[in-house]
Amino acid sequence: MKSNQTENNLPEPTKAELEILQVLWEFGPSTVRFVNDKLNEQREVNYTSTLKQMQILTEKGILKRDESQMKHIYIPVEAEEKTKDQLLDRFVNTLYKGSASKLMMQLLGNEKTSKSDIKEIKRLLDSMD
Amino acid sequence: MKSNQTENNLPEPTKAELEILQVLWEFGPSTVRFVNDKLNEQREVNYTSTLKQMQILTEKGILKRDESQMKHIYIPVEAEEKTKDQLLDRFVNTLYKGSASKLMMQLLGNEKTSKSDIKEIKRLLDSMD
DNA sequence: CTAAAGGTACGATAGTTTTCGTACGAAACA
DNA sequence: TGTTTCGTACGAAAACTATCGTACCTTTAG
Repeated sequence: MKSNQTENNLPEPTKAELEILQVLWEFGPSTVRFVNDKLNEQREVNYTSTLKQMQILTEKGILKRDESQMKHIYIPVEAEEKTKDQLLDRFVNTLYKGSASKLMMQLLGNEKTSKSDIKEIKRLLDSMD
Repeated sequence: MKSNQTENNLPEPTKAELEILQVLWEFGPSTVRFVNDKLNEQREVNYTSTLKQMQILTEKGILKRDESQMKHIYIPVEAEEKTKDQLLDRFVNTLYKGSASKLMMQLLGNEKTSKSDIKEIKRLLDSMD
């Protein structure tokens, strides 16, 4: 058996799980119905599939839920930023041997990064010291 | 059947596949034996497992190979930077709605990003215009 | 010439993730 | 009150990924 845990001791979310987290991050605590509707704006998913995923997410401790009503309300256990930090960390370690600046350079060399993005970043950097 | 293709029309590499790509990126075109030895410096993998993965990678069009010798030489079809660009793109789109500056900010707010990283980035930005 | 070493091919198994069907309870409503 | 609608629970199939055993071919050493 593999454990696949982050430093935080929470298993890292899979792809499908991440989709669900995004909805919860964007819209706050929600019912399965709501999340499923949101997902279906992008692709077809069966309601029970989403339900199952959210139950699994809860088993894993990534979500918790309020069961006081019949319509359970699901809530991410960790804050969006924290989870993203972990994923980002993993990403940097995997692809850039942990060098944030390497990743940055890749990003800056990428035509997808807009002028306004770059200005924004400069401003941020200047305000850092 | 799902296709899971990048904009480049190449399927995205899985985790185990990425490990192999990293070796090829670092050391250049290599035999299975060489790649397998490198992998085994980090974790135990059976030779035929690595072979199989590299064959799959070839089927997928991510690697090509020179079969003129008995010891086949495997070569990444796309350059390291290009592949990483795609993965990075995916990552940014998935987690940051495509905003590079959001990702940067996350990275900068992360204690993992060192002072020297930040200096490096500033220098890069200044030299950009 | 033969055995051993080392290569590829590939099916099968195991493990993981994703999806869905079915069961069944609670609420809404005609 | 019965039936339809909407919810949860959950097993199991389907899809994808990873690992390995076995077969078999080529090269090399003796």
